[in-house]
Amino acid sequence: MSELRRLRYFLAVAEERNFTRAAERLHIAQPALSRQVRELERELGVELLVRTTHKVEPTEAGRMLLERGPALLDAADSLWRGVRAFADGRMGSVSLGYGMSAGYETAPQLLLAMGAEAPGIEVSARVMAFADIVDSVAAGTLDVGLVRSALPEALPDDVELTLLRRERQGVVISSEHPLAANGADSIDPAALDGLKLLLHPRTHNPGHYDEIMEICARAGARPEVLYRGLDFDASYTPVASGAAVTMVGYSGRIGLPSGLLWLPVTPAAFIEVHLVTRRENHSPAVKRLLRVAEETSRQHNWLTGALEESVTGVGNRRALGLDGADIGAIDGAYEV
Amino acid sequence: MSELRRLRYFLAVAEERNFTRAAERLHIAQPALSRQVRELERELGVELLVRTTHKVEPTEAGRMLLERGPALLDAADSLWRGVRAFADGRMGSVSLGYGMSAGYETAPQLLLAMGAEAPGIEVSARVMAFADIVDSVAAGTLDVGLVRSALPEALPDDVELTLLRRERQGVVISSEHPLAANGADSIDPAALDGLKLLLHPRTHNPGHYDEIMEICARAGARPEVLYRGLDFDASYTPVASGAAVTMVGYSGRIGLPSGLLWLPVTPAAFIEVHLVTRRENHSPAVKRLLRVAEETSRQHNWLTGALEESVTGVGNRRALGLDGADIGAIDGAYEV
DNA sequence: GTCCCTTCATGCCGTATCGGCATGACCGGA
DNA sequence: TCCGGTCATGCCGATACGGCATGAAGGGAC
Repeated sequence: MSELRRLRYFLAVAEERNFTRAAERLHIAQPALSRQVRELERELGVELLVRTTHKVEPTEAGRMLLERGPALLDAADSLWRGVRAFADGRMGSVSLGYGMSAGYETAPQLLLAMGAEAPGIEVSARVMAFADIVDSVAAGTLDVGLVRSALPEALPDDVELTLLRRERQGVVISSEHPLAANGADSIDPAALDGLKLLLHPRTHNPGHYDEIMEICARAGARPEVLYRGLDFDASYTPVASGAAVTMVGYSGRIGLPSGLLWLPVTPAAFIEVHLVTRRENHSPAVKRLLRVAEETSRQHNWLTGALEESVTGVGNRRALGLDGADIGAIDGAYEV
Repeated sequence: MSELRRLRYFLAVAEERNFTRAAERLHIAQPALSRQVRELERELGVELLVRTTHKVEPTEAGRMLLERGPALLDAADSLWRGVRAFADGRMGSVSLGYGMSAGYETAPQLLLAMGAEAPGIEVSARVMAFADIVDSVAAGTLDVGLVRSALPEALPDDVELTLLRRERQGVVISSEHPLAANGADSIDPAALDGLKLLLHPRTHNPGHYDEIMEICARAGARPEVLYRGLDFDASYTPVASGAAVTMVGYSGRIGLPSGLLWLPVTPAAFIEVHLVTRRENHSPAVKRLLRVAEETSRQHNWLTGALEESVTGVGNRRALGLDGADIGAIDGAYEV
């Protein structure tokens, strides 16, 4: 039942073997200390110190307390420090959900940055479908989502979007395809007219579907849409055979099967990637992740898109922005 | 810096997820609890609970505190319990010193009783010379001593004697010795006149030396004293050869080398065994040992000496009081 | 939408606890 | 014997604590 102040006081006296010096160490007056220690003895019903006018000696019980007491104070201190660490976001846990498309570059970079900036925070990341991400965030079972082409007006009121990346779109196409012939380093979306275009069903992420179609429409192209499942890699089969093409963001260049090329769409077209969070009650760990995400976005020019604007070439690593610093930490194969 | 009451209060609220119920559990009013938890948050600088009018949810820091807090309270409780255990003599340590003579029965029985009655107390026992025992107790480096024939007037003022045992004296003699012939089951000290009697030098324990000599003198005997060292067993050599006899207490019958007999002196003569302690400042563990010693003395009739009075026979286990209960726990060999 | 009930927060007050100051009691050493 | 050092005690003001009355807010029933 007793509190820790009394224990601290006793320990000071027992260590100093002197009330006066202990009182100075504790910055209180000696009589106050004398009474507090006496009070501790009274409430424990135990004699802890044998006092003579010139000597203070701990009893056996006192020596036991002197040995084990500091550990308790340390444990208490450690607990308060731990609480503060959770409170200011140095420690904690965050759940992060994202689609396949973010799994090649955006999410890995964010996780890397979290590992470097906030090693005490455990980020449990999982790949989820667009609708699941939004619903889970709204329901509170997911802290942060990473989505493409989310429209604020199509989302529940209590979720919030934070723009993380504007991503140059490009066409994934077989290197044998006529449009990729002659070392072409970009593709005019007008050229997609009548071609088979591989996309997720519109219901999966209507905003994203509409944006892709808008890019084509702006150029006057009306491709024939083929639907594919969520399994990204397996869906490349029709592309590899040359029967179809697909359109993905700049980060989709990573991990392309051999024989496929990513050629940027020209004039440049961008699709936005957002962080999805609940509007309020962000835990310190979530706030920390949001700060780290903002920093990561800035460092990689994800918002200005300047680096991606300049993407023009095929078969030219530098032109693709695939210098060592950018790609080094990402373990992916690609064809240039 | 913070104290434990606040932690207890917070844990109650966090567990109940409800201030009102937690307040009931803690037997305080809800507003007081509300304020204490708020105060804990203020002094930690951490939000621990998210309150709405109908729900109380811990934050991440709060959950961390909820997980690790109870361990701290348990540690504190365990510490207070431990202190009390030392204070009331359930735990602790005592140093006990005794001479060879007490090492055969008196000390072992006391240690056995301590092991049974106060298993938490560590008794560090060692065989010491009489003078060392008294000096160490007086100096405070030994808690309890066990001595024969101590005279209060010959001791320092600050040590105290407690009578533990009145021990029937007997003669240790070769079974080939004329005095042991014809199945004699006791010896009249008068018969010791002119015999060689093996004793420690008088300086070793003057009181004991004088008492032995007094027993002889009362019977008109004047034995010739041979001095022996403190090594009890080795000193038996002259006794085994029949060249000398010695006189020891009843407990000296245990561990006699083969071919030696212990024959009680008749008429019965007794020598007292005392506990030596400092007069004051007994630790709870010492007090506990003194209580256990008193109880042991009572159980074995060490003070009434009734059992030893009836000792008359040689070669008769029952007559020697060596029934199983008495001897079972003592690992000694003896000749009957 | 309105009312009501539940729940937590706030204001105010009496009491207990705590710490400071002045002083007393005791002991060892010069 | 006196003096210095040490711990204990008495008294007082400040702070902390808990209780009571009451307010504010949100969910549920109708």
